[in-house]
Amino acid sequence: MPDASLLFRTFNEIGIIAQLAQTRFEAVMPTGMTLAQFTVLNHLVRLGGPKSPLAMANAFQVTKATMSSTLTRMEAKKLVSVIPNPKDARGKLVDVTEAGRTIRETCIKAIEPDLKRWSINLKLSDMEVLVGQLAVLRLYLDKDRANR
Amino acid sequence: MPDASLLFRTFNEIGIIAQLAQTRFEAVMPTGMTLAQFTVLNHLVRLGGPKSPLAMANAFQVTKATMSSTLTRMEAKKLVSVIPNPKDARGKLVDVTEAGRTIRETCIKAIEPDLKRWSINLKLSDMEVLVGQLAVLRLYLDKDRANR
DNA sequence: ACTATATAGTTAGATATCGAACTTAAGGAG
DNA sequence: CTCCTTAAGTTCGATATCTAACTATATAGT
Repeated sequence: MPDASLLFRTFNEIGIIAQLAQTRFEAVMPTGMTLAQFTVLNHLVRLGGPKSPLAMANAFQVTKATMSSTLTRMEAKKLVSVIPNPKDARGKLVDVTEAGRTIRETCIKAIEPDLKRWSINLKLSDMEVLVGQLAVLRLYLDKDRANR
Repeated sequence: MPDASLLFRTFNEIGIIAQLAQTRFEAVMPTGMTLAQFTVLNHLVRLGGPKSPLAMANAFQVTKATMSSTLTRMEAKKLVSVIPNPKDARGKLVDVTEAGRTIRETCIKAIEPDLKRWSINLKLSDMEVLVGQLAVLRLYLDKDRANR
């Protein structure tokens, strides 16, 4: 399979970029803030309203166990509120707190210089193409996973 | 003006794909084998000869602490041999064992059906373009990190 | 209504990962 | 030769992540 090495290189590049981007992000964040936690804050602020842990786990492609772990820490830091779902006693509803909104703003400001520099140095037209291709690949892998 | 959301979406896609690919890889691996460990085996087999832990850490863009952790487990499983560097008493030399070579082959066979299916369903010409763009992005981020 | 199955979350145990602090060894400046 | 700085690895404590097993609740089939 001469094509295997192409796929392998692709996933390898993707893995390294994910690693570099995440590490850089967390290096400039306020102490204790992680990409996973920021992603939760961002999701709740942008999409609004309370969400169930499972819905967020699905949105971020992580397991519910992972989401449970992250939310426990976020609730301890009072970045989110977690209440029982009144419509379903099995479920919970998570929402961002005022403290969470404030920290999200701080995070966005902290990463801004990097984003600005990257925007200047990377060809944005190329990035448009890239993100489109990545979306195709991501959708395929997700579908493939479900049907395997 | 700098389109932060475009960069954000790009890194988000990359993070999700890295996650999906790694999880799938480890799901089909022999018990206990991880992507990190396979990567070490592959590196030693393909490039040959003993390598220092630090050199591999740099090659994979992880910290030496991470490499130390992974190598400890691999040595315990006898997938690699680790000896002191006779030229430098601070350093070590890592090489793959026969057991490591054998397991690497098993891993490659295990992921083959996935690679084959993906090769069939993904447009390989698109993948060629994609991997090229990813390489550009990765090189930029790596350079940017060093010079920041 | 009862029972079987499905769903939402948690917990346990494992690996990978980071940064920071530490140990030991090498190399260079006086 | 001694001292200071750099370099290679390890250790520690933390987070994220997975799978597997568990609890509790909801829903469906008979």
